[in-house]
Amino acid sequence: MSEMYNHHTVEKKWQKVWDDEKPFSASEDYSKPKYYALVEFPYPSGQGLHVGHPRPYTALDIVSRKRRMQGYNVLFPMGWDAFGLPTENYAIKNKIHPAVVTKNNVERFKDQLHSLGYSFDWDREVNTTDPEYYKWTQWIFLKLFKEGLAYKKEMPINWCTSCKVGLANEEVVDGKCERCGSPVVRKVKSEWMLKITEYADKLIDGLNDVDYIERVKTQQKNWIGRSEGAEVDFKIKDLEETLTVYTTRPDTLFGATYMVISPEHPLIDKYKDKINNFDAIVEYREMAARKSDFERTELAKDKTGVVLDGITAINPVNEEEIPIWISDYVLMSYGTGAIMAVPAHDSRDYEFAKKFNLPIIQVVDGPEGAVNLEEEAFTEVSTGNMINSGFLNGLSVEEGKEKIKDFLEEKKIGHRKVNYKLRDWVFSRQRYWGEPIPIIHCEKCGYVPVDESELPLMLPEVESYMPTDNGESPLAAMDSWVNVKCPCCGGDAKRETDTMPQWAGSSWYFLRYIDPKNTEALASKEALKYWLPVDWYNGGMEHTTLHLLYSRFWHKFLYDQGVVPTSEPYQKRTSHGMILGEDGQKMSKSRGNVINPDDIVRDYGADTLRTYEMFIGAFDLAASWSEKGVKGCRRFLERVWKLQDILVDEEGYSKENETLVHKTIKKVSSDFENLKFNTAIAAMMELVNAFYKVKKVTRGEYETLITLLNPVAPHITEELYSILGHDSRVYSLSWPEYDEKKTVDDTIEIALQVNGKTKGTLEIAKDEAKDSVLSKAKEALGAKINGTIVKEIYVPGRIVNIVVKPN
RNA sequence: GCACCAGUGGCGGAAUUGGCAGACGCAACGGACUCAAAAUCCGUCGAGAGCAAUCUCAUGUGGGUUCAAGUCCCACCUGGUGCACCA
Repeated sequence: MSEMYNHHTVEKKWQKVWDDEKPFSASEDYSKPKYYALVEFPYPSGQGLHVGHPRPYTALDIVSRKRRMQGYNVLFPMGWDAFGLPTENYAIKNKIHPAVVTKNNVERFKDQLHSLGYSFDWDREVNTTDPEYYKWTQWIFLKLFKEGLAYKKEMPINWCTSCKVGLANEEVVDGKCERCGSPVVRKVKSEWMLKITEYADKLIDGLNDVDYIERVKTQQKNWIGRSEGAEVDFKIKDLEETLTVYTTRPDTLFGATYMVISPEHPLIDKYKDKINNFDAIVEYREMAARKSDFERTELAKDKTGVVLDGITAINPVNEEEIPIWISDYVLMSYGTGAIMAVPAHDSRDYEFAKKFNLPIIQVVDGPEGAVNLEEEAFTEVSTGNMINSGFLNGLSVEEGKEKIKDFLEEKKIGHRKVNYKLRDWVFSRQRYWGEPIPIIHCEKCGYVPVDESELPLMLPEVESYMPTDNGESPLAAMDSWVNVKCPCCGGDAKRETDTMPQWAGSSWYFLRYIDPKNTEALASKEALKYWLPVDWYNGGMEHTTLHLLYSRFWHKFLYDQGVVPTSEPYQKRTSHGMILGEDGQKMSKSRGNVINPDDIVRDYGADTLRTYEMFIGAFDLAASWSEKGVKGCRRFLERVWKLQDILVDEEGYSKENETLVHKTIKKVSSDFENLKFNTAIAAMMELVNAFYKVKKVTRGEYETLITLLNPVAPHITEELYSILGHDSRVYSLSWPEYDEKKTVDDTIEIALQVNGKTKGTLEIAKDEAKDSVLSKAKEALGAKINGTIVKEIYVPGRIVNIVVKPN
């Protein structure tokens, strides 16, 4: 009888071996084929590793281990995205330096990852808070600045009236400050911005060249939201002034019955003495300032607004005088901050017009019954034809759009314009725990970059990490740090005191892994050329529109600068689903449904946890935790362990199970590539069941199983391989091969149907001819074919369907 | 409100992409082993009818396409994730 399976001793033993032998370090031998597998590096929070983390890590650990067995030089690195708000808040509360907090958290995370047996290349660990790392983050920023892609702009921030600090969106709960519960308002502040919009088209087009799951591509495209429309100038009556709007529906210009401008629109202050109800306007604007853009959305059904009394506009195509309203459903941050409202053909304008009794003029006609302007706007464009629109009458919507655009350009009252939903990236944070922005502001010379030779611009020690009373970063209180000489003119100047957002360090970390200790460049050209692009990048769906897009933007910029050799950073992108609590809810302390991975490792072992997380369900969907499921996986590993008791000392595969072994190799190999880890494990369970069924497993069969299972459960499989008498390691073996011919059984069972209803089954030879199958099928069905045969269908190896018409 | 995704036994989930719905696991039930329990092993296991062979109904709801639909189309309901009312 075999010894008991003790996961404690087995896992400790092999983790020690891997630490000593370092079999998972990427090689610098650039003649070998490479494979770069990447998982999103974690934010080392104070809570330690969550059971959600091992899901993507195990998945790509499996891929990496398999690739090594297939002869690739694999880079599978890990690091820390360690700047950020929670660490800073913890530091403020407990009066500990955020760097100390970070160090402790990183140590804890690292121990936990180690206990799970991942094959990370720890020699290449990076940390975004390390000055040797953020030196290069600052270097990239300076490049962006020098290319005109970083600029300053007045932007509204969330402002807590009581704490007197700027807040992240996350810290605003129900319009109130998360810490003190006071109301949060929008306060305008000058912020650093990055012109990601300049790369909008490149970011869309680049998606054609990469292998991302469709969901990710769709979401990125929708987020960038390219639209082709027109800007149109409306004259303001009796004033030398025009109001420019952006519209995707210039064809409906004849139906514009009023205009709406954003409450923040500059026109309002410019002509405040012409506005008779300025008090009401100001009041409305203050109310709007209390809402975030998102809250404005939530109130979509109940439109609010105030008309500008004293100022009206002229519709340029028909010279009609129309009123101008302000409403918070129009945002200053999209288009021009002003719209022409066409209530007949836009649902938001329709709701607004209904509420305030504004005229609704139909200018597009649809098919019989499709248009009911008593109930709703008619927004369909593919079937409509222009009416009530002067020279556009009779045209289709598409033709109307082109003709009116030509008209606008001819008369110089507008022009074609491409717009994007995507907005420029707000890059300033009024925080301590981030990369200092390496810019000096001089009264005479403006914004002057810090010289590259002075990088890294180190984060100075401060006494308090709290932002200052006027909303500046705590760095602003450090006079000795802030006051410098202008690098340009030598006069008195001040350093920028805002820091970068957490997204900065994570936008390029995969480049640093390639050459993490390089002091001359962010990575050597040679190494970049060999390792890029990342072959497979897996991460959370929640990062699709921010992190993933930001890092593609930076990479494309670096490509244009000649720093990196590929235009796209990641060749393949996949996403994993969340792990929910046993109750099907998101795990959270307040719900009390949090599972600590340490407990599972202690009680069941890392191999069991890894197996379970892969078996839990479809990789890209959310799945609920189940302790019972964990036990089932432990039982499976024990059954694998105890196969020792029915081992027969024969090389090769037994007659009984040869086909199944080949089938299993085939299935596991392809499932591992296609994120179908759950069915790969199910296939291995079936194989183990088959061995017990015949009460024997040959040495050849056992070793194949051990090799297939190794990427999922690396410790137990190494131990079993060594028990089988080998001095070598499973990780040094080649990935098992299968023979396609041997994956098919000699006889196949197919289904017999009459009119699509299954009536029985039939055993046929694997290559039996169609005629023979059909005649056997008809014979077997006999009287169940109760009528005249109309049609006979045979899907090879699957099904026979006899279509019958009753007599 | 907008975008994306999902809905299959008591439960987690399979289904080679239009071809025998329910693989694999969990739970439950019956049996073996045991003084007993746990563990382990062997069996049964969508619902309903029938002694039976079999038959009928079943993939959120309602329609449709097809020889054949969990899978494709239309409308709706419910849940999840993200969000910046995108004109």
